[in-house]
Amino acid sequence: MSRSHTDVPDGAAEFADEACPITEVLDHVAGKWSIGILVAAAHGPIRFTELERTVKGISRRMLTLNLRKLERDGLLTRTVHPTVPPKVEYALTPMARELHATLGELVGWAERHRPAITAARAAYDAKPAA
Amino acid sequence: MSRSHTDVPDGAAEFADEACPITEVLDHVAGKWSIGILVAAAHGPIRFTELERTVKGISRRMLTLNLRKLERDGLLTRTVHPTVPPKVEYALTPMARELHATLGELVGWAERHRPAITAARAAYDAKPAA
DNA sequence: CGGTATCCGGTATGATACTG
DNA sequence: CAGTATCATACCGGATACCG
Repeated sequence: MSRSHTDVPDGAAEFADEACPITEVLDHVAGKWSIGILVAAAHGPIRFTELERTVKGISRRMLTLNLRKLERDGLLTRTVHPTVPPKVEYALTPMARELHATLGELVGWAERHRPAITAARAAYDAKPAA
Repeated sequence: MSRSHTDVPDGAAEFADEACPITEVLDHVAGKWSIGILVAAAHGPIRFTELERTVKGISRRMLTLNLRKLERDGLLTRTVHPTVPPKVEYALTPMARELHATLGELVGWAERHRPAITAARAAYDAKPAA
């Protein structure tokens, strides 16, 4: 995204300057699966297959990609146990744990307003031309 | 996100089932431009062109689409002033203002850890095979 | 078990042009 | 000013198959 780093009016603005890099970061946690993975891993180290089952709906491919992305961003640690049946565990980093708390609020907001949002959509769709 | 309305059992589990609706909601604010638009509008009613300039980087098309989506979700109100030069103002709904506060924390987190994330990426990219 | 590789469609986004 | 219409494209993400 990129709201750039150019000028910033005064009103709603100084957002742009700081938002650019911020959004870049946010986009990583804003992905379709990122939050789900983060939450799933919040309870402690979790294995690949576990994640696959927990974040039900995610494909192996997407799980891997997101896991790599989160790992790269320093939100998850990937620990490979050189055992016979491969065992890889993913765990949140301290930084991610902080995020998790904030995410909890976001989720709380979503839960609180889900009915309202659903209603708003219905209303909006009901009178498109009205 | 996840634990919806129940509490999280012990594992990371029944997350999937209940997360669905939550994710659906979150996905709307998690879009590439949603947060930017929301923040830009947080300072008060803002006009289309203003948004176009503030959320710099966004195309007119995406602005419109996101604006509609946010309006449909009941996060933004669209007020058309029947003046000669069309004037349309977008403002946050109370529900969105609440979200804004939470978003602020998310942004705060992003700001606090941006350096760490950047460093993590650099480190990750530096020793891929190491 | 834990991935990686490939094929493929749907959507998000960008660029451009036109309109009320 | 505030969109809408259209076109082309990049990438997301699912399904499937193969590998260490």
